[in-house]
Formats: sequence, C-alpha cells, structure tokens
Amino acid sequence: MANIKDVAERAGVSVATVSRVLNGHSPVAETRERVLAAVRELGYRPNNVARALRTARTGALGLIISDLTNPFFTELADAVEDEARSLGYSLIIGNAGERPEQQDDHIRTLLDRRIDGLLVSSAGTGSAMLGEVVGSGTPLVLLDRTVPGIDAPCVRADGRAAMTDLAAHLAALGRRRPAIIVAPAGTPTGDERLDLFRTALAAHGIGLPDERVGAAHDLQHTGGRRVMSDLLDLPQRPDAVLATDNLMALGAMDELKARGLRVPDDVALVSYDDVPWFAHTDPPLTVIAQPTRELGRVAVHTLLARIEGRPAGSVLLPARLVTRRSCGEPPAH
Amino acid sequence: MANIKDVAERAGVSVATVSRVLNGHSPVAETRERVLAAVRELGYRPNNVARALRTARTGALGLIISDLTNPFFTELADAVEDEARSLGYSLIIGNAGERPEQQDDHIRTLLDRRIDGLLVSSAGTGSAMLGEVVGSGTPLVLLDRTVPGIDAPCVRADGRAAMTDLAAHLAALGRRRPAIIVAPAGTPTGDERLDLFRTALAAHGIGLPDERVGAAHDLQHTGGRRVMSDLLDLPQRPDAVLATDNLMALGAMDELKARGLRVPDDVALVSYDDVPWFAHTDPPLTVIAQPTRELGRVAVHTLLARIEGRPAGSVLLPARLVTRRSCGEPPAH
DNA sequence: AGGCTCTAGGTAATCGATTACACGAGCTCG
DNA sequence: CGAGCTCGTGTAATCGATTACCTAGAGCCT
Repeated sequence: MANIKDVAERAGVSVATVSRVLNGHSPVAETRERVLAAVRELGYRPNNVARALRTARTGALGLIISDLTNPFFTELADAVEDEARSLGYSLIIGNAGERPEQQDDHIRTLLDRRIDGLLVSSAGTGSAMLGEVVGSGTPLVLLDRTVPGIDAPCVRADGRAAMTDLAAHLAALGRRRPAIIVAPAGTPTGDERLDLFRTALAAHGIGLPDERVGAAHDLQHTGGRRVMSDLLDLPQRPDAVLATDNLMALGAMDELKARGLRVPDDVALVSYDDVPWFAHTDPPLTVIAQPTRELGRVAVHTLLARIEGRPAGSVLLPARLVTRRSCGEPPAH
Repeated sequence: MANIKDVAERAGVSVATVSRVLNGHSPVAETRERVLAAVRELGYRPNNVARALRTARTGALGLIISDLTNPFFTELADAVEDEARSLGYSLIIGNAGERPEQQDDHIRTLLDRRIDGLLVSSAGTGSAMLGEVVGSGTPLVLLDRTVPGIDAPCVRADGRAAMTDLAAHLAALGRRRPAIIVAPAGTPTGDERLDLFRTALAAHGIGLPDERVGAAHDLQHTGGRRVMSDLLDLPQRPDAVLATDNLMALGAMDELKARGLRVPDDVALVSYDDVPWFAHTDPPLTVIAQPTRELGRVAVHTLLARIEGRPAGSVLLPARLVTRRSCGEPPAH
C-alpha cells in the first residue's frame, strides 16, 4: 500500500507538505492540487497506526458491554456506535458476557491499544482493572451500571418516576401482593430498583416483604424462571411481578405459561427494558422503558468531554412506564 | 505511562533486551528476572500502536455486520468475537444497519486502521469498497451473504436439507398453498432460499407460483408485515408461510394476529433463524435454524488461514429444521 | 537599496516498539 | 593454544506519520 513518501515523490514535494495538505494546515492552490492528484492516482490512505503513534490519539473508543446478546445492551451498543461514528471516532466493542475476568481481559487489550477513552457497563460488581483504568489516566465513563469505589461519571436511567407510576398503576388495578425479581444480590442496580419499587408501593400502603423479593442467580432466562417458580410456590402467590431485566422477564413468562397461569388474570407481569418484541408477546407487556439510545448518546458526549479535558459529571435520564396489557384493563385512550 | 525505555533504564539493560524478554526471544535467567521486576514495578504494558507500526500486524480483525440489532447477527457477532479473542485477536465491529454507504464508511476506517483481516456480512448487494478491500490485499472473508463479483471465500449455511425436510413436513400436514417472504429482490440470499423452497416443494407435487412469493422492501418487522398483508389479501389465502428472516417473521405474526387469524389453524408459519424467543411465542415457532455460532467460528478460522497465507475456500454448513408447533400437530416424541 | 515581515515548503526529530548486525566473553576442539 | 562457535546483549535502523524549526524568496516600507 502506498505511503506518504510515495505520494511526496510523485507530487515532487516533501512528506511534510503532503501531510500539511492532507490535514488542511497551511498549503496553497498549486502544490495542493499536485498532492491531491498524487493521492488520487496512488489510492493513498494515511496509515492510522503511524498517525496514532505520533499524535498519541487513536481516534478509537472502547465499549465494554456486560452481555451483548441481551437486546437492551445490543441497542445500547448500537446507539453508542452511531454516535461515536458521527463524531469521527470508531468503536471497539468488547462483550463481557457477564464474566468479570473476560471484562478485565478486554479492558487490558483496549488499554494496550491506547484507545482514547472507555465506556463500561460493568459485569458483576466491578473489577480490579477498572481501578487501573482510572490510574492509567484513560478517560472512563460508566454506563447503565455504577461501580462502587470507581471515581468516574456514570450515565444511567433514573427509575424513580416510572416506579411511582407503576405503583399507582398496580394499586389502581387492585394488586396487593407485588413481588420483584432482581439481579444477583449485591449489585447496585438490583438493590436500587428494589428500594425504588418498595418505596413507591409504600406510598399506596402496599408492602413488599422480603419473601416476595427474589434475587436471580444470573441475569438470564433461567435466572428469572427459577425465581418466578419460587415466588409461585409461596403460600400466598403474588398477584403482580416486576422483573427488573428483559431476559429474566422472558424466563418468568415461561414459568407462568408452564404452570398454566394467565397474564394478567392470575398474575400481572411487568418488565424492565422495552425491547421490541415485548409489544408482540401475548399479552403485550407493560414495561419500564429506559431511554436506551439517549443513554448511549449522552455517554459518548460525556466521554468526549472527559477526553477533551472539559468537566463532566454523572447523568441520570428518566425512565418511563409504558402501559400495555399485562397488568389488566387496557389503558383507556 | 511507562514505555520500554523506562523499563530498560530501571533494569539496567538496553531496550532490545527488554523487547526480547517480553517476546520470549533469547534472554536468560538473571537478566530476565531484572527486566520482569522492572516491568512489574512500573506497571509497564507494551504500546500496541508502536508494535503494530513496526511489525505491520495490528492483531485486530474487523467485522461488518449488516444489522446488529437483528438477533441472528448479534449471536453471529458474539460467536466471532469469542473465537477471535480466544485466538489472540481483538475484534472491531462495524454495524452497517443495512445501509451500504455506512458499510463503506466502516470498511474505509477499518482499512485505515490496518486491521489484519476483515469479515463482512454485507448489507445490500455489495459495494464498491469490497472491491477495494480485495485490491488492498487485506484478507477478506464473506459471512452469511455472498457478494457477486467479489473474489473471497464465503462462509454460510446450506439450507437444502432443511428445506427438503420442511417441504416434507408441510406436505405431511396437508398444506397445499405455501407462500414465502423473501429479502428485497436481487439479493442472492433471497433468490437462493426461494429456489430451494420451490424445488423442495416440487418434489411433493406442490407448486409455489409467483403470486405467493413476496419480496419485502426491507429485512425488518414492517417489511415482513406488509408482505404478509398482501399474501392474505390474495383471492386464495396461503395455508403456510415461510419467512426467510426472523424480523420479517415477527412482522408476519403481528399481521396474522391483527387480522384475528390463528397459527397454525388458519395459517402455518415458519421462520428462518432460531432466535431464542421463538421458543417462547404462542405457538412456539417451527424454524430453519442456522448453525450460527459455528458459522462465526469457521469464518474466523477461514480468515486466519488467509492471513497466514494458507489456502482456504468457501464453507457451507448445514442448516436444520426445528419442528415446533406453528405448522400444526406437535411432533411426536 | 536595505531591512522587515510573511509565507511556502524542506529537513530532521520524534512517537515506542522490533530486529538486523556487531561485538565480546566463554567454550570446544584440533 | 588459538581458530571458530555459541550466546547474550548493545547499537542503531526502521515502520509511517506529524510537527518544530529553519530557509529562501516575495512583497512592502522607508
């Protein structure tokens, strides 16, 4: 592949001039044309590796996704990629598959590649490498999930308003024995969603005792299904269940179906994350929708601010309740 | 961040020695220990950018995905990433979103970054840049979709056996008026699936006239829904529909539901791609399952063969029919 | 005309690694 | 005992760009 020297020779100028033309620095008409012609004729494209070495800027951002096969994160990754690209950065995606070691492995290679900044929606409860990222000086922004002890801005959704609406919705429909399926114990996201739900219900005089709080062993289909099974085995079966992740909701639905229970007649079901096909389930699922694409966009902007040395703090974007039919009574419209 | 010179100084050796220790080339016990100690103390990590410049190997592969939000491709990307990582490469994913211009844009930046090889599941019917990739000498392997006129191995699924089984399945269940929903006209994948289906049906004396062949305007939910609508408006409604992509199948299902038609009683429905939630629809969908993860793995190996100069040709892996209940009669088991 | 500023463009250092080549020390072997 | 090895290590070239610094000439002023 042609390099800058070839172009310089062909245009009869020095490499410096070629570089200047290409970066729009100083050069002027006549020389400029010759250089551009040479570039065209040789099909020259600057070598980004060399450029990155010299400028200490790779023009690449890293994104660690906790589970790429989870549609919520797929959409998040897609949004991040779009935004990064439109701002002239390319994106290297690493999928942690909810495994902290794999996450660390990815972070290490991204640092070795000298990416300009890193976005992380962390698997598990964080990891040693995240500390190193901060230490290395590479700009870091957390996405969707906070990590205790890591000093970096976090961009995520605020479920408070949606939870308030949800509690009101359930109360209005006469549901009195709610339950919740949360992420494995100790994850900040799980704890927070539980707190918010409990608080919101309390405002309507509805309790959420610990026996109706189920922590899944994983953030997957089977995790949700198993917890739903436990909940249904309770002496008093819950009459409404909130699954705090879309895959767990899917598992929960399957368990209900397997037992011949009907949604919403026997049990109301609500999920977090409005993934496209929830509108096509039977019945369509009422969900707490996070502003997924917006989260991705804002995260990229926050990261760029950090990269450019501008101040940037955490951001909370409101989630909202999308009422469909899985709690009963189709919404009047 | 510490560089190789810092390490050399601290260990009291030359940079050459440090490099040799780190790459396991020649050095021996005593010096080796000193170098490793220095590396540890300084937290040194080699700069991959510099290394890539010198060795002309970046250790990165590129993957262009036609639509990352399509679960089939998400799983494919995930499999490719896993395999690449386990072989010591990192992966840069570019999402074309079914837009050829965006695909070209991605390919361009990947080439500029001097990736060691490129995997492409091409959006549309290919693009000018693909020709340039071949011209540039960057090893290229096509994935899932062939591109006419591009001289590169292609790794994809062979639907023949599955189609044969499907035709037999439909015939056995007494379906006589099949229809098919294919990708926009002119895409090799669409044409091929149509041919295979038609041929397989013919063996049972069942015809597939053009009026029951619907080309969607896009590979999405709405594309599938619109075509299904047209098919249902036919004077003689089809009694079985094969949607050749999972998103189109979802659209088709919605149209059936909207018209109050029942699956499989009124119309049998079959989809391509066994995405996880098809097992959870009502009724569970009979599908032609592609060996998705295997495709990803094989594609990476084929690409590595190319990179290392070993010969490597196209690969076809058999798809298979997964019988569930959307064509009637649950399978005996 | 001499001196000044301004601009275009060349020369060479630089980024951080890898690696060809050279060199000296310690061996073996005739 | 010295020629010839091998082995470990250092010196310096190299990858392909960017950019600080310098020079030459043009234009302008007094």
